[in-house]
Amino acid sequence: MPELPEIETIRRGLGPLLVGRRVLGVLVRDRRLREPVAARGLLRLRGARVTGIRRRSKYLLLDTDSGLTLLVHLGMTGQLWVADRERARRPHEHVVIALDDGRDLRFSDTRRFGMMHVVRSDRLDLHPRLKGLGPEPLDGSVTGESLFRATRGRRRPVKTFLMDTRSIAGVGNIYACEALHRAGINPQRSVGRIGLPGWDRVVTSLREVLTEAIAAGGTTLRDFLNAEGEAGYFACSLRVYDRKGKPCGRCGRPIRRIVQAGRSTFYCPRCQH
DNA sequence: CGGTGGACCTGCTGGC
DNA sequence: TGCCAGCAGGTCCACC
Repeated sequence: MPELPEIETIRRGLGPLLVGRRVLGVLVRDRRLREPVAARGLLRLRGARVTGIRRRSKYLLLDTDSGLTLLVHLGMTGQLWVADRERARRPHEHVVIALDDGRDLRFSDTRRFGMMHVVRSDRLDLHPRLKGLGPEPLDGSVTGESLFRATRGRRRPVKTFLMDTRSIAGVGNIYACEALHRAGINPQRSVGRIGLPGWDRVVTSLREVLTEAIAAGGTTLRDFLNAEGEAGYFACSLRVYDRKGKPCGRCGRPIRRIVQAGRSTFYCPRCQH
């Protein structure tokens, strides 16, 4: 489900609802996520006050004043939202964290590819899930120059490079496809054969599409909802993703679907070289 | 290095 | 109408 813009949308929405709140209790209904939920770890959050919410790649990090950070990944279908205690629960609502204002932070996940861990805040950098992540595309550390240098002599297709969180953090299937269409680059192009101007276009397009998607509150195709349970509306701005056979907005030729590394890739064979 | 295929799960859709 | 293959915003691993 969620890529950088969706996670960032949730982060921004959760901030005002969570920061300053104290955790009254934790209920783990079903610990069977991708990595089993350590119920004992979550229980250590009782009494802690939320001090801030950060995002790293597609992970959310809820910091508390007890020196513990709740690390959350939403997988494909995870949802994290705040609701009044009496509000009916969603299907597959696996974890509920009761807050001191009569509301709950709730985690639901149909496919259970998500994860939730409590980690000591001073050891976050060492956590295996965060350790190998590449730079954030929106904080200025990713430049055309840096990607150009990182890819000399390498041969993988640019689409799978963009989706590899070790190259760049937070880019998934939708925004990799969208950025490459905006940059006019064929997703099958070998990274080593993209010159500096090409990488500049990729980085510009990537920043553009991520920023626009955040402004639109993310992309809701099926499951994504923000911290208050509302859909995002960037889906209507997608130019290639999930648009197989539909006309390219730039040249009118039909969008093509191929498979790369087992994932659908959508692109315009006319506009992308 | 990188590519493939499968694993983990559940649910929806489209084509027959 | 009903069934089922195919597919889904992610990640990890084994294997070639």
